[in-house]
Amino acid sequence: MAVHEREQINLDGPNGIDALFSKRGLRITAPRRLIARVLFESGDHPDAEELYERVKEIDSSISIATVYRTMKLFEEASIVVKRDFGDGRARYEPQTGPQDHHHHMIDIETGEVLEFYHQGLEDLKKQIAKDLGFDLVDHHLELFGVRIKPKN
Amino acid sequence: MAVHEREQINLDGPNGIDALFSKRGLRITAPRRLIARVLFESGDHPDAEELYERVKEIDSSISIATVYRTMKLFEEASIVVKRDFGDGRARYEPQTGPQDHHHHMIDIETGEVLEFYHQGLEDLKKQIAKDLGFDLVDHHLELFGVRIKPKN
DNA sequence: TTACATGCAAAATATTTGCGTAGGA
DNA sequence: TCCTACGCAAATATTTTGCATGTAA
Repeated sequence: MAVHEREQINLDGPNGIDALFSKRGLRITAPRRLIARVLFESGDHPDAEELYERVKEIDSSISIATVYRTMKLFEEASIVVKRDFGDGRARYEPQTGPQDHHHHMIDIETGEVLEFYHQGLEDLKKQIAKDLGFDLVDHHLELFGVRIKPKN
Repeated sequence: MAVHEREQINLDGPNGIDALFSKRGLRITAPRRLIARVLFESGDHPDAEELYERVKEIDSSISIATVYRTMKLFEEASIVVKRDFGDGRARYEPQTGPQDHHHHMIDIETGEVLEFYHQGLEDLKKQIAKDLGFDLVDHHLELFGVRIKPKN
């Protein structure tokens, strides 16, 4: 088990954002390009408001309605993943690959979020679902904890 | 691993709701008693609105603000647990015991929710948190899936 | 050209809060 | 009696939507 490092996608070039949009049948527009770029270059999990602030610094004409609409669109196209860390707002992160199903360890003292991946956990969840009579389509796991203090 | 059966608490008598309130230092009021009773007798995961509707049928004078305030109070007193099934509303269920940490398998076609418990999963999550340098305080796991169709 | 995307503001949804009154300890 | 809880309505926070206009294909 290792802390998960988010795969960095090359946003330009032949496998860049425009190509991704085309592949998913999405119309290429300036707002969508910019919103995707800002989110893909973020290393964290911004909510709609935070994403909107970051985007607005580059193009102040973009509205928050477009951010929400674009997130919903990207989610349906499997370009972004919506997360819920229990604070009443949806947060977003790039979806870098279909098998890249990581989870989150949240420090309840600092709010810090670590991403991790654990194959045994993936296998176990699939097995549990199967035992219950289900094919697993999606799953959410968040761990909340406090850092173990090093002994002096 | 087994489907989890929710422990049914005796709401009256010496270990009933009033005793629970006293034990947690909560003032005993008619609205709190009723809201607790209705939630503890529900076998599902009502959101605030649903809980309010059920309570209103018994005492129509109760307001939804009290339902929200009471849920927050009960949550802090570890009497109820707040759940998030990803539909933008908080849902509530009784907390029947400190070690009674079950999870949810959600049928994305029907909305049906199965509760389950799996000791191996509990152990694995604790171990993962420890490996990441954390003491696990809480965790949320929801599985989303579709029923495996029986072969004809 | 034509359908779809966007900005803006209003609406919808979920939850919280101020205030005056009611009620439990 | 006194402090806290309650009901009500207004406020807040988050997300969605109608409509007129702009823009990609």
